[in-house]
Amino acid sequence: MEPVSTPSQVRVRFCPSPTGTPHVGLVRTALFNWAHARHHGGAFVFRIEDTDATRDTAESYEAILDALRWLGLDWDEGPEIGGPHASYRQSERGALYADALRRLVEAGEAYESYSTAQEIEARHRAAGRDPKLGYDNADRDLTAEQKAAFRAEGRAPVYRLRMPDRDISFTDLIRGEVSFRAGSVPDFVLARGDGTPLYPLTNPLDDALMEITHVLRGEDLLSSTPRQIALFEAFVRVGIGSGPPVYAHLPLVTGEGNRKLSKRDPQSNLFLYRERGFIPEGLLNYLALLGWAIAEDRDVFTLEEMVAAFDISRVSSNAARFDLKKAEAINSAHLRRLPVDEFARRVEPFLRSEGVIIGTPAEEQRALLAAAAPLVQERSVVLSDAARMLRFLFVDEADFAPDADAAEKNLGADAAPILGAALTSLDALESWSSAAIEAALKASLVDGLGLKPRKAFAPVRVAVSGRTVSPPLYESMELLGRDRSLRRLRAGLERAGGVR
RNA sequence: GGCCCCGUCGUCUAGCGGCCUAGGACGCCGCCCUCUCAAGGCGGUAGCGCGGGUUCAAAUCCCGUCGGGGCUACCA
Repeated sequence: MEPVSTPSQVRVRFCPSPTGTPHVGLVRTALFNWAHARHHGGAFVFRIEDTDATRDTAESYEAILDALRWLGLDWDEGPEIGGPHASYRQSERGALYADALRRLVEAGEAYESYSTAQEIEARHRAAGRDPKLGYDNADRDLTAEQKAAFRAEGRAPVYRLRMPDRDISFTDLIRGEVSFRAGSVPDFVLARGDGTPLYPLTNPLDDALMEITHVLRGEDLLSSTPRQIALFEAFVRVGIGSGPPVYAHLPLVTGEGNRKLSKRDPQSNLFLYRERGFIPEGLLNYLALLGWAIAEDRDVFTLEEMVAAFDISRVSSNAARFDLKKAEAINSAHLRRLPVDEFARRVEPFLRSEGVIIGTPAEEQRALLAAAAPLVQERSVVLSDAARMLRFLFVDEADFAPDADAAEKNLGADAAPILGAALTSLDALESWSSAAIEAALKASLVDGLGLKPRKAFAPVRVAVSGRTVSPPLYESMELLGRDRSLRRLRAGLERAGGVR
C-alpha cells in the first residue's frame, strides 16, 4: 500500500550568531536540538545568523564549527556541507530577505515607520504613560503625503510588522499553554530603512523557508514568540511557508547567583573546558543533566543512550545552575569508562600542552604512556590531571626536581634514614619489578625501621615522583626504571642531609 | 514599571492525587579498604517558599501571596 503522504519529518535547527566564543549554554541548546533530531530520525540543520556585520567575526564562526565537530554534534544541512536550502549563512541570503520584506510591505502586513526612540518616549510622557512602554504603533496609518514629508526631512524609515489585535497563544512542549494578551506586544522592526534585514525577520523567515518543524531554544527567547507567530502567519498570507513551528523553550543555564550565564562569564567558555581536558562524552552528559534526566537513579550515560531516551516534553522548565563540581564528577566517570588505550591517546596532547613532552612522542615515550596510562586513568578528573601526574616519568633527569612544598615536608632530616634504608634494599634487588620493589620497601622500612607504611613511603614517593600525590609507588618506580629511581632516591637522601 | 516564565535537599533532578516515613546524583561529614591521591564499599547531613481552597487523600490540582529569573534595541 502506498502511503498517502510522506510522514512529516522532524526538522530542527541550531542557529548561533558568530559573535564570540561558544559557551556552554549554547552547547546545551545545540545538544538538545541534535538529540531531538536524532531521536526522531529527523534533520539537524545548522545555520549561521551573521546579519550583524559590526559584531560578527570569522574567528567566532570557525570556533563554532570547531566546537560542534569536537563535540561530535554532526549536522545534516549547514555550513561546509550545504543542503537543499543553501546558503546556511544569513549573510548570503540577502535576496530572500529583500523579497519577503517586499511582499510583506505590498500586502500591508508591514509598514514604514519614521518615529525615533526619543519621539516615542516623548509621546508616552505627554500622554502620562510609562515612557518605557516601547513603540506605540503611531506610524501604522501614515498617508503617502506624511511619508513624503518625513523623507523630505531626510529621515529614513524602518519597516515594522503590523501585529494582530488579538491574544496570541501557543503550546510549548516544555511549558504547556503560554499566552500573551492582545496589545502587549508592539509592532516590531523587521528591517532598517536601507533594507538591512534584522533578526526578527531573518530568523523566522529562514525557519519557514527551511521548513523547520520544531524550534527548541532558550527561555530568553520566550517573549519574542508572539511576534514570531504573528510573522509566520503573515508569511502564510503572502505565500511563504506553512505557519509557525512547534516551540519548546529550554530552561536557562545560570552561573553563580541566579543570573543567566553570559558570554562574558569565563565559566561559560566552552574551550576552557576542552583545554582543561574535559572530554565530549563527559561535558555533553553533564550538559544534558541541566534540564533533563535519563532515569530516576542514573546520571552517567552515553550520547547514544541519550538519543534513544530523549523526550523534549520531559525537559524541566526551571532554570539550572552550572555546577563545576558535578561536571567534573561526570567527566571523571567518562574518563574511567574509556578503554585504556583510548585514554592514553587522548592524554597525549595534554602531555604537550602541560609541557611534559615536546612534539610528537618518540616510540619509547609512547610505550611509557601506554604502560603508565592505567595508573592514572582512574585518578584523573580531567585529562590535564593525568598529564601532570605523569610528568615525573617523562622529564629529563637533569630537569627533575621535587615540588618545593612536598620536599619541604617530606625530605627533611628525618627522611634520611628512611631513604638510606630504601636505597640499600633496592640496590640489592635482582629484578626490578613492582612486586620486588614492594617487598624490598616493606621489609626495609616497615619491618626494618618499624615505621607506619604511611610514614615510610611518603619520602620515597616525593623523592621519586616529586609529589605527595602520585600514581601507585611500586608501579611508578618500575616504570621509571632502576637507574633513575635510585638516582632520585640518592638526590633525596642528599637533600635530607644523609650521606651515602 | 509592563509582559512572560519558574519555585522539591547547598546544587542538578525523580515525583505527574494514594506506592512519599519524598528517591537518585554532585557536594559535604564519618567509617572501611589502603604506599599517597583517587576509585570502590558502608553510613550520615540536608528539601516540597508561604497561605487558602478542591478531595476520603496534595509535593502532585486550583487561587492568592511571596520570592527568583527572562524580555522590554534600527543586537542576535
